[in-house]
Amino acid sequence: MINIPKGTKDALPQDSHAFLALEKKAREVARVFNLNEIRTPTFEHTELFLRGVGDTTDIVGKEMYTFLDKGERSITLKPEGTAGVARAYIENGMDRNASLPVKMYYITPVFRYERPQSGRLREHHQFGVELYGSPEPQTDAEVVQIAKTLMDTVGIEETKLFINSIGCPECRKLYNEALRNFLADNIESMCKDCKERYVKNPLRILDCKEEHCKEINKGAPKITEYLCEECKNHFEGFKKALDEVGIEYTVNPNIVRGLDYYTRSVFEFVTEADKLTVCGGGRYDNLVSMLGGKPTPAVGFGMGLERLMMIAERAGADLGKPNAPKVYIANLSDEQSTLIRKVVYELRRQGVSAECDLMQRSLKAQMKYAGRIGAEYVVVIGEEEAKTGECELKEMATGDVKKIKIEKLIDELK
RNA sequence: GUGGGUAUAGCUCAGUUGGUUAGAGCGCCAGGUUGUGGCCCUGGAGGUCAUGGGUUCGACUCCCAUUACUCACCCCA
Repeated sequence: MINIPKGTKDALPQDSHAFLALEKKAREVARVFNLNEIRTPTFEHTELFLRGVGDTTDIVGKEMYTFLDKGERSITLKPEGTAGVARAYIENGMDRNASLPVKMYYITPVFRYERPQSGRLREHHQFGVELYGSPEPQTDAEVVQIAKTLMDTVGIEETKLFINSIGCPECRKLYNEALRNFLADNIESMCKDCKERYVKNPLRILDCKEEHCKEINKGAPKITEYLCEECKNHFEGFKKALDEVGIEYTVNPNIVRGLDYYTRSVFEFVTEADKLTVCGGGRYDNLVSMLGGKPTPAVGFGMGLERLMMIAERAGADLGKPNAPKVYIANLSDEQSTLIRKVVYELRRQGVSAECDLMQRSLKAQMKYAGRIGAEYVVVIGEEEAKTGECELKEMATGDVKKIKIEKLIDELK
């Protein structure tokens, strides 16, 4: 017995409709916000994520599915969606000749080697949005609107929006210095991770969950107090644009995000119940240039579909049903099976979902099966019906029966 | 990477201080009803009691190890 790899999940035929329903809603929201889908490969050169996501991040440092292919190239299964989109954007010359802004979305599997737990898988799926070309803060707000609209469409009310600004490289340099000065006396007593962060990326020390480190962090300077004039204005513009459309948020100076490419706005939608991030995103004005493209501002988010599903189910959202046939045509013996197969084939060609026996089962078993799979109608075609050309159309929900000519079935059910 | 919990039928779970033939409900298949599903009744299939070792006259039950699953931390969607 070979079982499923750790941290992965099957969506069985009786359940997969829920994912389809979510994806459909996501694509519909993308349509009204005028986004087109971009599809990029499931794997990329490892180098892309080292440079794009950042080699100091946990994701790149210890969570990537990386391997050598048969041509000795280092390949990585995508751990997030943004880097591949940026690569495709540059590689196809869109940084030079696209009409801006370019508004894109994707639905993709992503892979991270982590210990699975509730709401966390090694392979999960993300709906992501990328808006390229506009530096204006109302763009950041529009991206938030997209996420918010999708959650509203699904019927989720339990998430809370947190926002922050982590500035541009210039103000972050000043801030990092201030933070290092503040921590300098105590850094020796801090945890191993924080010592490393102190050197590489002090901002992330604020994220530390160790009690002792949290204690030391109390009263640390806030990034928002060190923003340069432009970044400060941008953050104010972002908040104003959210206020204008009535989207509620809480400023949380401690959200810094785990990916290095972010600049200025960052945001998260977090569930009230279990404090799980359903959607995380922000601005990454330097990503395209970091990957060798013409400098292009950009903003976007990733949303975890399995997590979205978790809260959608909690909220009792309508996520559809499995396919069920409009009509099941039962037979009594082999005699009429040719006729039945012809009728069923014709119904299907006319767009009516139809089903018949494939297992030589008794009428009773066929009826039972038709009921189980949710057939709306059942028709029995036996010796008598074949002779008279007339059959009984039974509506399963009510048990009502009406007589009808076999050749009229298609028109009746269409 | 760290720490907890669990493992008996396809699913959810019983299984008495260790006692000889391991059960129930649901699901599946068939029959009761020779041409009509759901409700009811009857029967059937389906188990190396996670794996390996130990204690014992005897282990599903106690002990150890392994594996898998699961939850939490870290991190993240």
